[in-house]
Amino acid sequence: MSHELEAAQALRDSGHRLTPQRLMILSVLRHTGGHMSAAEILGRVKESYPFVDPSTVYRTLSVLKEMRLVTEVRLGGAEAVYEWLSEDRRHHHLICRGCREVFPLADDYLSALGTEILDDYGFRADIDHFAIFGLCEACRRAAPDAAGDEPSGDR
Amino acid sequence: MSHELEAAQALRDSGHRLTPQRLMILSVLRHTGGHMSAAEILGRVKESYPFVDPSTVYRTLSVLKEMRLVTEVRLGGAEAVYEWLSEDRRHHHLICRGCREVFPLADDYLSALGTEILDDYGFRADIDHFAIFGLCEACRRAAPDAAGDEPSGDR
DNA sequence: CTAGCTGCAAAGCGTTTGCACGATG
DNA sequence: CATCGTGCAAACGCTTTGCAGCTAG
Repeated sequence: MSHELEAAQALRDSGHRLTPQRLMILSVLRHTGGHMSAAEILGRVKESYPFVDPSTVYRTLSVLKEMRLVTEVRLGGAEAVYEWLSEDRRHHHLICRGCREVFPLADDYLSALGTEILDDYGFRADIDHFAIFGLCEACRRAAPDAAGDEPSGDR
Repeated sequence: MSHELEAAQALRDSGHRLTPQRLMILSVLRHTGGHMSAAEILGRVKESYPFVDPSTVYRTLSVLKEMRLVTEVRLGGAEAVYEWLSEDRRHHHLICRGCREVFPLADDYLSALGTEILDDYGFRADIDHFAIFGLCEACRRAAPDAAGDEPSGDR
């Protein structure tokens, strides 16, 4: 599922229609590295077809999410970000509550979890793109008490 | 940090003021099991003090989040839910994209992850209350193609 | 042909913010 | 008494929805 053509075929096969708008959204997602907000996707598509509507982008993203062709993740801001889902670029994120910085996290830390959950619960977890919040080393040292390490209480 | 009195003291110690509103919010969170939305917390507090404002609840929750006295998690709906954070009741959730049902997940599956991340990245991850999306067994069988198991592509 | 998709416009919703007053420590 | 928190009201921004017309298959 690395190429948008395969994705387009998957869309067709699952009973969805292949519209120019969807193809453009697919293409933008496929050829842009990293995270994109719905607004960014909209802007990119508008470069070649200025009549697209935000609602079309959201509706398409919704379909693509369901098909697991793209991931949606909230990195702490108000808006969700989307990313083309490819096995070889799989990664997660550590997001600092202090400085808001986003660090990449290798998939290795979570790759076993999905299997365990499937085995034990019969639940196929979409552990494709996680956002884990916390405090980075620098911020932890800057504020060791208020929001920093464990308080002296019972946890 | 099991009692709201300890939490209140922690608030004081970190330079925040102890207002009646904060004490009431603390109490509601402490004595209600499970998840509560901001609206639910507001409603509960209003039972004894009808003049509280949503903004006060949000502002207080924001402080409590920073101090890691409560967790905030999005279970798929529009609103965030909050929960008193106690070590012994720690748990996570599996949320089915199909039927929207929420299953509890034992903490064991994630308890090691925090330590690994801390050791390798120096990042203290707040793995207190996770929401993991996916497809439950029933929904997986009901829709094996569209949003179900892996498609035949390269992922 | 007809079910599904689009663009438009408007609404929806939880959450945030500015401000003046009041309370805390 | 200086600062921080509150209530009020309004705004905010992302996202969703109803609807009429269009279009893919």
